[in-house]
Amino acid sequence: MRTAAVEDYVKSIYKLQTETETVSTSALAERTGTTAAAVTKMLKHLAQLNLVSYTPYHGARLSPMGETIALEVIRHHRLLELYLAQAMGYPWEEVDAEAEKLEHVISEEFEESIARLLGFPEFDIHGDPIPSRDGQMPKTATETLEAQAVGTQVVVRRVSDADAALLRYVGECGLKPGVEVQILAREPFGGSLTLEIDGLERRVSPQAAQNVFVERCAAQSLGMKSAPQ
Amino acid sequence: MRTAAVEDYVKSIYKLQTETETVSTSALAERTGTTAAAVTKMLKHLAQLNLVSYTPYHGARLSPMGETIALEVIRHHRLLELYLAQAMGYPWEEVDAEAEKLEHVISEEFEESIARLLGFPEFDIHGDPIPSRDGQMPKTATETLEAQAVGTQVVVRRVSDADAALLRYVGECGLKPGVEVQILAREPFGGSLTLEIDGLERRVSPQAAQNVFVERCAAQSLGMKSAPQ
DNA sequence: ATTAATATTTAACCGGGGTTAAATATTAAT
DNA sequence: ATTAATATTTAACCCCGGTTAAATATTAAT
Repeated sequence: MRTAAVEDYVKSIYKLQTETETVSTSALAERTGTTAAAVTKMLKHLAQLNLVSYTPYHGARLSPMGETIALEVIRHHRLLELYLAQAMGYPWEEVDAEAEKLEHVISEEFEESIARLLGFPEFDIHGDPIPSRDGQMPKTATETLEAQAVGTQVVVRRVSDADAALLRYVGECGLKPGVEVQILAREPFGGSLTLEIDGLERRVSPQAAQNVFVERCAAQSLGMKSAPQ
Repeated sequence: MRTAAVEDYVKSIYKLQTETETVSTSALAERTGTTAAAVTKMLKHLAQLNLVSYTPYHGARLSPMGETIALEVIRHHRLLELYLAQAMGYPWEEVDAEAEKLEHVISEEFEESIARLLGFPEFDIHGDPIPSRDGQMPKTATETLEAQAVGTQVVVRRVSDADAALLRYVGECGLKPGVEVQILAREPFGGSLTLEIDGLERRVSPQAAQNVFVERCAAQSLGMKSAPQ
């Protein structure tokens, strides 16, 4: 049976798989907020359903079927996040929790409706890529704002939604996908960055900057518009 | 725990309570599509949670707490139905099934959002009353279209959503809440009714007419606009 | 008032998803 | 290579929501 729990595990495995070849029991337990024992049992169950290949003591990987389901659930989740923010006025740090519950119950029709209403978007409100209905995942930026050299001109592409409080802070700083940013200065030893956002000078913590992913503007990265101090 | 199952039972009891003083095990079993044994167990559980008063062999009634929960769930359901139809373009015979799943997972915030977007409506897409946040249920029409005398002028107020196929048919006849209808003729022995809807002559089955609830237009019910044949 | 029909409850079971505690593998360290 | 630390699995248990089959109440009928 494709229960909400099964979908959640599959989604978690999908995400952990991007970091490690094989997903360990403990990593899954931590991510799902359950115990290792519960994970072991579920992995056996998922293997039974042909959603993962599982070697006891050596972790699991999604099967093609498992991956398909993961992408469907992630598509639901991210479309919902965007819809909640765009159509219903949710603040972007709250959409994740609501989408987490809705993703398991909406029909294909509902998914299609909101996708249409949103104009078949490729990225959600945080800039996370929305898999297409046939499972294609749009490319997304991987360089952090924190890693940028002083003087660089970048566009924000994505903000990690892992921590709602941080997300809120980052949003208040004006660091949202699509926003252009110039790195004006960096305090040494892990200090904050000084940025120019929308013509205004802004200071952001390095932790925040580590959770903001950007794309460099080729044209501006060499010849800067206004020289940094 | 307030699970989806608990909410569904409470909602079912609420609806059955309007027809009979006390809700029997078998009536609930039929409505929830389960067995009498499952119902007995759940009734004990609900009594434990103080959501019903339950006398073995003599049925159950909602407690004040149970009624509150029932009204909350019904409010979710009907707001969702209206939202799905109005904002998302669902056909009105499909909204029930989708709302059935969503009603258990949306947050108070979600509820408030769609209520606001819909302009704090009092009736859903079928004309069913939406309980207010403090549990007030708007009054609704109880006379059926079928029961109306020839020559009567009425306004459709509500259409039973019990049968999706029938609902679809009724909708195609143009019998939607707010529509004005004049009863032109009635075939004897349970035959169909001839109506004037929107200036057009329409014939509807008696079964359909029994599922349409109307309000008589006081002004027109005596002096008719155009005489029936 | 007794019997028959019907409704309801109880008992034993199952699957899903979780827990803790104990047993067992694996990995790291000496 | 053996030991110690750590990760994983197994076992026994819990709750939830359902099932079927048997036992028991209630209601209807004679």
